[in-house]
Amino acid sequence: MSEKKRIILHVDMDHFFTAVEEREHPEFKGKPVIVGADPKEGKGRGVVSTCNYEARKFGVRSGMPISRAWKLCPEAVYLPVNYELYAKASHEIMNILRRRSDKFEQWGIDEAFLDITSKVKDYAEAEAFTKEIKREVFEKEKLTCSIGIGPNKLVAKIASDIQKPDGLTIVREEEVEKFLAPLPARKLLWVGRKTEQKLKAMGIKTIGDLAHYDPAVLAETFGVMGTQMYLMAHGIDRSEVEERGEIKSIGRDITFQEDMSNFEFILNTLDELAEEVHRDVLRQNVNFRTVTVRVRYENFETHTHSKTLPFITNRLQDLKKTGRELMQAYLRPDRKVRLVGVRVSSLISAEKQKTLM
DNA sequence: TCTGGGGTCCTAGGACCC
DNA sequence: TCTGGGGTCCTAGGACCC
Repeated sequence: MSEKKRIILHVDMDHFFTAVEEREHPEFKGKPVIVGADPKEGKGRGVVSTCNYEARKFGVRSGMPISRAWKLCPEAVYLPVNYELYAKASHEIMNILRRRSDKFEQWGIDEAFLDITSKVKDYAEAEAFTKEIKREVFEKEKLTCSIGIGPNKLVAKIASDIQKPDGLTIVREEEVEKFLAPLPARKLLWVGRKTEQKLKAMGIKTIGDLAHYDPAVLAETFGVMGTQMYLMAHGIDRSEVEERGEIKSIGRDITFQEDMSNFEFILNTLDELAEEVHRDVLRQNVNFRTVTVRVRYENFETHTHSKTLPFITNRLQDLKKTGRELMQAYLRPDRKVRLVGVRVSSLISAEKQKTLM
């Protein structure tokens, strides 16, 4: 029995954070806009979260140090990350998309996969269907998105990136290998900077190179990931579109304005982060068992230290006490601290725990 | 270039149990 | 007494995503 060929969409909002800011502040339209850390006249710490297309003309990119963005484009409108505002817009958009799909999967704050197999009979219908989605999102939210259509999530995701902003790219099953072959291997999901470097050292630059490489060597070098990469290079991805399950961990961390050697200050900051984590723990109605603290020294060396408690809890005092204990080993007079953080995991929903008792 | 903050998943070694 | 093997849990680190 052959199952019906799937038709999958990947929806990617265009420069989401700055697009929402422009919608709220029409006076920003036409100007370069950068959302991220405070640039502090070029002395700021942190990175660019999102920038609009006007800012990109100056060479600004997301993930870039904010100090560098300042050098490239000091005249831009710089804005802090207003997460609540974007989350609200995201929620509205995701509801529109969810309603129009058989299966739906949100991916980060501004992307989603839709399985529309039962909604359309072929790619021509899928194209019309997709234009309808873009129209509705724009009409209701005044925001544009770029959409990729393909036979699986991998292809749809790569396709959505081809034409931006406000793009629509279709890759039919029979076109997949040809479409992928010339693209850099880095475009594949889970191939980041490190893996890209390793691949380059092996003489693999494009997805086509990867498709022709010996899968046994890939498996030997990269483990499970190697096999996965080989399949992806041939456009094969059987993963389902499905909503994310329960949350696995909740954490907060913060980079200090200046590297810090005041232990009292560091521990008080850790307490404040613990309080924020605890608020989320209550809001999500979960209990936890494992506490992890994180420290980054001024040379960017980063360590984590964790402890699994012999009991299940949701109490702030357990979190604070364990966090402080774990932190002690990292507070050394000769080392300045750049970042601290705390996270809880081994989460058990309060509901589920009730049924166990 | 001087590197955020929210997460997930994988690997590898050691402890521990049967 | 000179040492097995499987399974599970815990911890630390790292790659990756947006």
